[in-house]
Amino acid sequence: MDAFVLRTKRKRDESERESEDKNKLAKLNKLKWRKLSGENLDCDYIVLYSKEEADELLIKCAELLEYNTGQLAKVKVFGKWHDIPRKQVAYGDAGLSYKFSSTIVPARPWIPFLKEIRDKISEVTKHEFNFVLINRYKDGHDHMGEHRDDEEDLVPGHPIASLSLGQPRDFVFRHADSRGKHAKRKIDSISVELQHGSLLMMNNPTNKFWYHSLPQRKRLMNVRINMTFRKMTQLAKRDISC
DNA sequence: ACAAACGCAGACTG
DNA sequence: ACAGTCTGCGTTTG
Repeated sequence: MDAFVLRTKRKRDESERESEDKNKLAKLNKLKWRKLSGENLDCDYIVLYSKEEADELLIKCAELLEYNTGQLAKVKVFGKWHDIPRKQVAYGDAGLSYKFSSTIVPARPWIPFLKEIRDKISEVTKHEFNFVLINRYKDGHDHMGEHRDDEEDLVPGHPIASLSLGQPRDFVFRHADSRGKHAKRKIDSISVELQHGSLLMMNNPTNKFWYHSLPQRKRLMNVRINMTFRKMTQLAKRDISC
């Protein structure tokens, strides 16, 4: 966690007002924003929910969330189909869907539980979201491979808000230029342990330059649920009925 | 060009 | 030191 430095202020050319409101709100809730920086990497991290609140959210997840099965739970990589090594589902505004690899994930209609979380995150971040992708990692065997979020459907430059509940897990960033056998340059990867009840804001242009993954940690026994709130464009409104 | 997956060689652990 | 376990990095086809 050494990579984090205390958040001070945002760029001067952004409204002072916005920044003041945010800090006031943060103080009221005894919250501290921390900045994660690197070359073209810009994230903000905060523990948004107390342990008690986050515990309650996890319980509600178990009661209220359903996950995709069948073809929607598969992914094609290097020409082969695999079951994704976790459970996944998306909720969002009517008609929205999200493409990753060769799979199109349609959004289910919002439920009040998820709207409440979305509204709280909007209040704290001053950003709007119309879609949430949820991934459930039952234990340290479940994971997600290295990737960048598909920008085709995302509002350009809009941040992605990632809420973590349950088992803390390492989240690893790797720069595009340092991948592969003949990498252009050697750049250290950046790892953050995402805590129960925490929010990680992935700001522009992080996703353009850095891949991210949730690697296996086989000694961990407990479930983690992650919700990534996004702002999708209307282009993501595909007609999935034909 | 590029991958939301696995697999394996080398690192680690006890 | 040893063997079983884990993890990071490379994969190579639609």
